[in-house]
Amino acid sequence: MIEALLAGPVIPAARGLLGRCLVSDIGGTRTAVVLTEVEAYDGADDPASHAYRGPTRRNTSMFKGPGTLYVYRSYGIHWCMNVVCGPAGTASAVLLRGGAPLDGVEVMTHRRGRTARLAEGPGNLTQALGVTGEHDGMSVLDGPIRIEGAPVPGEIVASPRVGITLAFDRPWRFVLVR
DNA sequence: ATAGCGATGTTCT
DNA sequence: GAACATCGCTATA
Repeated sequence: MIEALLAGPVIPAARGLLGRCLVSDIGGTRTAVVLTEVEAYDGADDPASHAYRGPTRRNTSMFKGPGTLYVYRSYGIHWCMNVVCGPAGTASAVLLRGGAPLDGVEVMTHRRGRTARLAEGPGNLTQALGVTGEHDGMSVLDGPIRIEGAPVPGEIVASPRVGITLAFDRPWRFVLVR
């Protein structure tokens, strides 16, 4: 079950999220992707995590229970989304970095203003699905943004995380191949 | 094909 | 004042 997966340690949770369906019901339209790229951030034990230095106004959602959405503004421009893992207060989370379009391709094309690379990259993924700061703190188990179904099979490849300077040697970026 | 750069909210020094 | 879990445009090859 997805609830048990998210309640556990962040690395298995990150791997277990790959290949699952990420669904968005916003503005009366459904858009969905298959998750193909994620990164794990291990709360207080991870120098690269937003929660490393404790709670702030921005990262409040990270300290809530498993399945909580943590949406933050990146570089003042883009929205990035995480799924919180582990018991409340742990502040571990999985950054959703990319997906393969599944439903609502028309809508995603319109929201993105292009037809290629609709949901590749964390900023592009949120834009394609219409996720913004107003979804921060919602649950991925019952809200307008949900994780659904069982994962599609595939090979998982681990590599260093992208775009960070601290603890960049931890191979906590996971990509689903084919 | 690869490199450089601007946009800009939140956090930290 | 500077760094940052980014992206797409522009220039140069």
